[in-house]
Amino acid sequence: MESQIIVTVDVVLLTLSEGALKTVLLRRDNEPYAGQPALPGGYIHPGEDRDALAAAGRVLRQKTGLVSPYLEQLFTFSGGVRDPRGWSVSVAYYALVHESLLGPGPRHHFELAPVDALPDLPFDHNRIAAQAAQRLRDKSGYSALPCHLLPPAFTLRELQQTYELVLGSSLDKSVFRRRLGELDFLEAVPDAVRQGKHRPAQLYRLKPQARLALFNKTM
Amino acid sequence: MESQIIVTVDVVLLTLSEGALKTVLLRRDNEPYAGQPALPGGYIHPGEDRDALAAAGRVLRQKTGLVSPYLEQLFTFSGGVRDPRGWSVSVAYYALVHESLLGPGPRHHFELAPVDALPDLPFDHNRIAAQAAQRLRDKSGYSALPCHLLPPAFTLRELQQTYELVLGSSLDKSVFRRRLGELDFLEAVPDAVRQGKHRPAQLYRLKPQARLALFNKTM
DNA sequence: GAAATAGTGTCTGTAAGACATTATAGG
DNA sequence: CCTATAATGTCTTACAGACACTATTTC
Repeated sequence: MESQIIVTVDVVLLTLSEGALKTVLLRRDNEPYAGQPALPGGYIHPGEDRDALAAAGRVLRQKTGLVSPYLEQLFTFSGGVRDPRGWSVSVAYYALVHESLLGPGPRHHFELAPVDALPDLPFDHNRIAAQAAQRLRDKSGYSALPCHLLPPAFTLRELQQTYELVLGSSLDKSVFRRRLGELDFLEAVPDAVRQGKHRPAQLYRLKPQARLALFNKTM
Repeated sequence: MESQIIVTVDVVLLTLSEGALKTVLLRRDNEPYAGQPALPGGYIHPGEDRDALAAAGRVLRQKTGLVSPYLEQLFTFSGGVRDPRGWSVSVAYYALVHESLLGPGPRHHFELAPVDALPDLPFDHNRIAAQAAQRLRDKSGYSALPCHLLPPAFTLRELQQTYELVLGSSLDKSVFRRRLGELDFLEAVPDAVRQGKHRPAQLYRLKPQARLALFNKTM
């Protein structure tokens, strides 16, 4: 029969924690692989979900309690062998949040694992997570994407450190700030500074519409 | 019920013809929208298709007779309103071919329409085609993608003209060739030149493995 | 005022862009 | 030998990268 295809969404929820890129894993409630840690995922509910993006948002909300961070379609994984229940399609998304959104203290329903050293996950979740990390790293090379790994307001130093962690290389402060100035997707938060042990730093936030500013490409 | 979801693939088959980017449209055999021009598409066959990519290749082969040109996943479109039959998921792909692959003379089963002036298409096929064209144009800015719009062997001038058509801007010959030299994804075809009215030009082809060379990005 | 971080300025080498020159074919 | 295209070379300027310097806070 044509339409006995399993249709799900999976979400790779990424954050920076302890200086590394990590992803949220949940212990599965249901078979298959019940009890094992896996990416948050679930069936699309045709009666409830407007589209797959909405389904991903709902799954994330129901399973982790988080509401609509940055959420973007990653890739669609499919085939006859990736799910023991049968031929399946999973529309995968990736989300970026600041660690503080995950709540303080010990995790309740979920755990964080470094994307570069994940345990063996069910289905093709290792592939999905690896591809999400790759996408984030690629896109961070030419866009403002890493901003979404920070809280709503942040200092330029924090932003630079975020880029450095994601890209895995160090950047020159002066060059970095020149770029930001040219692109004009940040605005200073009026009268807001971060206090530290020394000179306070101006806080910045993303400009309202500029959710994904792009840098210059060549050719 | 959860799983009464329609699962299809659609293919945006792009080519350069008469100096413009065009896409292949087919008259639909079946309802809904039977008889109307639309993107090549069809159900996934779980018993037959290894995954959605294979399904896209099969659909393309069965409906246009073309075998495996450049074929890449574009985006997955989904929702309750895009298909009158019900909640649906379409995994969309885009393919690039040289016009000569489409066969000479008047088209038999299909027609070519400019992506920038498409008629009203069924489903959300206008959105899908627009997104495919956008992806090609974006990626052409920093990759070797436009090579796949040419025949297997081509001159540097033809390659430059292809880039110019896709990008919609003119490029400097000297700069263009410097870039190609740095990236090293082309090789000269030995003893092969294109004869014209004047000095013959060396023919080039993609190096075996280098299907998608990337240019430099910043940050 | 010492130390540390924030923020800006200056210099230099490299490479992009614009243009010129040489090379090779046909008429 | 003229013209058209192929292919390569030269020059100038803009900018990336490296580094220095100034500013502002705490202790």
